[in-house]
Formats: sequence, C-alpha cells, structure tokens
Amino acid sequence: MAAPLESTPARRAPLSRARVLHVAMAYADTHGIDALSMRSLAQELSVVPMALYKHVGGKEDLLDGMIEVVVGEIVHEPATGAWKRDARERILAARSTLQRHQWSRAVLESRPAMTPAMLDYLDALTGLFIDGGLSVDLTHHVMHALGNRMWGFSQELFAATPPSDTASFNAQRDALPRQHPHLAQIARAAAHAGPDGVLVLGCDDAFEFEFALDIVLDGAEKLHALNWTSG
Amino acid sequence: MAAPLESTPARRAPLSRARVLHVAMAYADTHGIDALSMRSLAQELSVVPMALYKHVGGKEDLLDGMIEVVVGEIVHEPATGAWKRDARERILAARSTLQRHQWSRAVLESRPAMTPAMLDYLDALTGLFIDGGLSVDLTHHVMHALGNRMWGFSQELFAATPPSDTASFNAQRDALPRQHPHLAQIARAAAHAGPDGVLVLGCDDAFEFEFALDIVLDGAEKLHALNWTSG
DNA sequence: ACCTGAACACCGTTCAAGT
DNA sequence: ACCTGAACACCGTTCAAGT
Repeated sequence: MAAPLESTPARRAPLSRARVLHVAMAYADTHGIDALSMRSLAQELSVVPMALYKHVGGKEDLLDGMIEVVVGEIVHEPATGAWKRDARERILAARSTLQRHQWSRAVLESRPAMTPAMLDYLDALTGLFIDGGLSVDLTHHVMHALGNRMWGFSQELFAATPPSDTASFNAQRDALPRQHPHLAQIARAAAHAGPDGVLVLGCDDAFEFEFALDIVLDGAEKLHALNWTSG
Repeated sequence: MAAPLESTPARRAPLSRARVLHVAMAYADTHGIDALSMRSLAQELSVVPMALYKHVGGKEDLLDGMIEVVVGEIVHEPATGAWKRDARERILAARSTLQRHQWSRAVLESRPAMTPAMLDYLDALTGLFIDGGLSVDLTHHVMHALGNRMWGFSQELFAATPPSDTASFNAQRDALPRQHPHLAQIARAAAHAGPDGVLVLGCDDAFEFEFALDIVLDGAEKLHALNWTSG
C-alpha cells in the first residue's frame, strides 16, 4: 500500500500538555485506568516514555490534569435562587459529566490536594447554600454530609464486576438465603427484571443516587428551618 | 555477641496464613499500605517472596485476608429492638474498629467482591432495619444511602495530608478569599482552634460522621413513618 | 510439604546524551 | 527546545528446582 505523507516513520502530531491529557483520557476510557501507564501512554502517542515529562510533571501530575479537564467540563446552569433545587441540579450535572469517564471516581479520590477546577466547583456549590440563606455553619456540615456524593458518585459498594466465575457465583447465591437471610430478602426484592435472586445487580444506580441525595438535602432543609447550629 | 539458639540463621517462627496476615496488617499500620508489597512483607518475615504463596493466593488474596480480619474484629452489641439506635451503634462500632487501621478504607473499597465477614456484617445491619419494622424496599434503599458510611468511614474528601510545601500552602490560603469566597467563609468558621483560616483542617471527624449518619437515619425514620415505597 | 533462586514482564523516573 | 536510550530501583508472579 502506498504510504501517504502522514505515515512517514517520524511523522506524528506534535506533543503538548493538552494532547497528552486528551489521549490519556481516551486511553483510560477504553482500556481502563489500570492499563494507563506512562509507558502505555507514550506508546499510544508513538513516543518514548520520557518525552511525556516535558509536558506533564509525572504520573501524579498527569492524573491531576485529567481530573482538571473532567471537572472543568461540568456545565453549571444559572442559579434560580431555589437553593435545594439548584444544588440538586448542580450535583446531577456533575454526575452526568463524571459518569462519562468511569475512571474519574477512583482518580478524583486519589488526589492528595484539590485542583483549581475542583475548588471552583466546590465554591460554587457552597455558594448555592449560603446564598440560599443557610448559615455558614450548617452549610459546612452539609457539605461534609454530601461527601463525595457532591461529585455525583453513587455509592457503588464495590469496584466489582460481577463474579465471572459462574460456579462460585451460583454457589454463593444458593447459600445466601441460609447464611444471609436479610440480604437474600433484599436481593429478591431488587431482582425485578432478571432471573430470580440476582443479588444487588438489579439496582437502579440513578434512583439510588437521587434517593440518597434527597435525604441529605431534605435533612438540610429541615435543620435550616429549625435554625440548627452545631454549637 | 554469643548467639542464642533462636538467632541461628535459619531460625524463625514458622509461616502460616494467620501469621502472614498479622504481620502484613502490622506493617501496613506502621509503614502505610503503599509500602506493603509481597517483597517487603517477605523481607519483614525473613523469607523469600515466593514463600508467601503457600499461604496466600497472591496480593489480592492477601488484601482480602487483611480485610477479613479487620471486619471480623467488629464487636456487635446485642440489639435492643430500637432499630435506629441499634443501627447507629453498630455503625459506630464498625467505625472504631476500622479506624484502628488507616489503610482499611482504601483496601475495603478496592475489593472486587465481598468477603464472608463483610457479608455477615452487612446482613446483620440489614436485619436491624427489617426486624425493626422497616419494609424490605425501604431497607434496601437506606443501605444504598448509607453507602460506605456503613463501615464508619467519614467522607474524607481527599486522601491528603495537608500540603507539606508551606510556601504554596500560604499562597493558596491567601488567594482563597478572593478566588473562593464561600470556601473561605467555611474555613473561617471551622478554624476554631488553630491560627486563622486553616482550611478544612479544623473539622471534627467524629462530629461530621455522626451528623451525616443521623441525617440518613432520621430520613429513614421519616420515610418509614410515611409508609414510603419506591414503587 | 514447604521454601528457594533465577527469571519474566512489567512499573515510574534519573541521567546523560542526541538533534 | 524537544525528544531519545540506557539504566536504576522497584513491582507481582511463573517455573523449575532444592531440602
């Protein structure tokens, strides 16, 4: 096959921080965050590993940069003044953005310090509560209560892919009613669609997320109405 | 120095799964989970790395085993029948146990499947709600809303040690009121003890944990009283 | 049955060059 | 200014031996 100019051995798009971050994100999207290494990323860019160090400070700075891009992509609708509704929408916007990148939860939680975009988001969310009339004190504790849910993470209890080992999976499922009767009850109730007793696989992530979010926001509203203080 | 019998080169306590797990936990306690490798653990046991593989299946099985030991140490007081109080105490008991091992949060969250002790704890906690009269439906969603807080993890937003780089720390602190006014307000309010504006460092972990836990439990109580269903 | 030694296929990162 | 190549100090794990 005749090679066009672009496929000359030394031919490739020039490196830049933006390009490194972009390709790293795409690589993590398709191959998973565990497969992303300085070496695999370099290969993806047709470059020697050390070439990356002119554009990112190292692996940690690479991860910081990836989070910075993702969090920067969160769109924020203008506030309506109804703090509970505004906060709810802001958090669901974060959720829809971060959900596009499966690795973002693990990476965000691994950051040792906040990046600028994270601080911006946090400050804006905090502002919705304070401007909505909640005391700084209550706002502070509500932010803690939201915890990582402020980023739209549903609390997946386990990193888990369902067990690929079908034999042990079946054994565990059959043992469940005897060993863990209460979990079995929930499993039965949650298995609306699939075959019987599919553990927690039948759960609707979006529903669980909004259920928990609303409990926290409703709790905040109640405490606000009571003029609650921590003192 | 005269060597006693016990310090003969080949002399050492015999390996066993229990001893491997115990030493691994102690090592992670003092050196941090990142420093725990099959190789460093082997060295701690005065043994060649491959010797470990007769007692644990590999690194993942080692981590599973460590979690199994920690979760197994959670003491559960007998239930009094007051579900809200019982669940609160069970979760605070989990918290006090898991807090003794700083690494337990990261390791537990990294497990791809539940270990038997985790299932036991989960089933017992679930049972408190169901036996307390909550519907299976509500119990299911409340367990999701509790999320990893059921293990007593306070939502530390960042793995972070405070920035060791004092210069950049000061710069960030001074820039805070201008760039992130709402966060600055919270930082001011939370800096009860230390010098002015110490970011979120002044927060009382135990207080924040119980604040969030009570919001979820109170929310559950309210929904229960309303005969709430997800359908 | 239990432990060893050498090797394999990976990491992130340094250093000293190349162009 | 930007990229390369070789090397260093690590990983987890395999395989084939040793005792």
